[in-house]
Amino acid sequence: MGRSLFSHADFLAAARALAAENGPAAVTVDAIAARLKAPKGSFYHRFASRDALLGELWLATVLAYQEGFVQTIEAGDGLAAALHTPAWVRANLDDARLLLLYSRHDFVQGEWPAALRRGVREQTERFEACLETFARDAFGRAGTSQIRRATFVLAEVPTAAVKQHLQRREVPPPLVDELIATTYRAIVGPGKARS
Amino acid sequence: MGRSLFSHADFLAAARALAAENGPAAVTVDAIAARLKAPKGSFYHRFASRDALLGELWLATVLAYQEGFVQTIEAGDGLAAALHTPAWVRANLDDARLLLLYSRHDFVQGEWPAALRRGVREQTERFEACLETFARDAFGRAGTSQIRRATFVLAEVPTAAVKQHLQRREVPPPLVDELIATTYRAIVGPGKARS
DNA sequence: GAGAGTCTAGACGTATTAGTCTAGAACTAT
DNA sequence: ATAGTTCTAGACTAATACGTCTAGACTCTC
Repeated sequence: MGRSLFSHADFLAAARALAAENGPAAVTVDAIAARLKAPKGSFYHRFASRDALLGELWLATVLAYQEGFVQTIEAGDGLAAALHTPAWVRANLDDARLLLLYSRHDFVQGEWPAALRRGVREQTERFEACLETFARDAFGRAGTSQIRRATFVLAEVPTAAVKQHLQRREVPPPLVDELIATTYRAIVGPGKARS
Repeated sequence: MGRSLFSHADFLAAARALAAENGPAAVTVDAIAARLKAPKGSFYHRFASRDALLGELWLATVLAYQEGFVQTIEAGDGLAAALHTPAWVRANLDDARLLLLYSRHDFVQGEWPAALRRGVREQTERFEACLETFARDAFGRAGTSQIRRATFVLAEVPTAAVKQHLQRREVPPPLVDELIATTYRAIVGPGKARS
C-alpha cells in the first residue's frame, strides 16, 4: 500500500466544514481538495463520486438527529419528541443548519448511490414507524389523518419554529419551546400520550 | 426599431414555466432561449442578467401571495390571514411551489439587482408591518416576543403545514386548515383579534 | 428613401465543475 | 530486494453555465 495521507474521515470533515460555512452547494470536489491540500485523485480513491460523499454526510447527520427523536417516541413521550428538535438544534447548530435549511436534493444531485440507498430507506422507514407509533398512542389509530396530525405536530411545527433562528445562526430562544408545546397540547390534547 | 419578436413578458413566462417544472435552478438563460426559440442576444436586450429575470419572477410571485395576506390583516382578521396561505396555495399551485419550496437565494444567486432592491425592501417592510399590526391586535403590544408569536402563527405554521403537499404537487387537504386554525386559537386565544 | 436606433441571430470567450488518466512514490508481503 | 498494490499528484477532458460580440435585418422618423 502507498502511504495514506488523507482518510475517508478527513474528506468528510472538510466537506462538513465547507457545508456549514456556505451550504452544500459550496461543497465541490475541488474545494474539499483545496481545503485539505489533497489532490483530487485521492478524493476519488475514497469516494465514488461527489454524490457519494454528500450522501454520506447527509445520512450521518440525519441519523444523528433522528436518534434522540426515536428514543423519545419509543419512551412514549410525544411532547419530548416535539421538543427534541429545538434541543438538538441548540446542541448541534452547524449540523442542524445543514439538515433543516437544505433539502436532501441540495446534497445528492442525481440518483442516490447504491451503497446508501438501503440506509436512506431504513432511515425513512424508521421515521415513519415513529409517526405511526405516535399516531396510535395519541389518536387511537394510525390512519392517514392521524399520521398527518402526527407529522404536523412532531416534525413540521418544530422545524418551522426553529428555522429563522438557524438562518441567523442563532440559538433558538426558549419561546420556541413554548410555541411548540402549546401547539402540541392543542392538537394532541393534554396528557394523551401513553404513560 | 427592429421588430420585437420576444417580449419581456415572454421571457418571464418561459422562466416561470421552467421554474414550475424543475425548480429555479433549471431556469438557465439557455433553457429560456431554447423554449422560446429565441436567441440569447434577445434575452440580454430585455434583462441585464439572469439574476434580474429571476429576481423579477420571485418578487412578482411574492407580491401576488402577499396581497391577500395584507388585506386580511388590515381587515383585522388574523385567523383569515393564517388560512390565507393554504387558500392561496390551492388557487396557485405552481406559484406556491416556487415561493414555498425554494428560498430567495435559489432565485437570485449574487447581489440583488439595484432595480429590484427597493421593491424587495418595500415587500419586506410591508410584511413586517403586518406582523406588528397583528401583534398589537392579538397580544396588546408589538415587542420582540409578540412579533415572534405572530410570525409563528401567521407564517411559519401555515407554510410548514402546506409544504409536504406542495412537494407532491397535491392540493392541501382541508385537514391542513384545521391544523392551522387549531394552532392559531391555541396561541392567540379565541376571538382575540379586533372585531 | 436615408439614417439611426433596436432587435434578431448565434458564434464565441471565460469560468467552473465533475470526473479521468498517467506517472511515480511509498508501503507491504514474500 | 523486489513485485505488487495503493495512494499521491495534478494535468487533462467534457459538460454546462453566464455573458459578450459582431453582423445583419427590421422599423420608425425625418
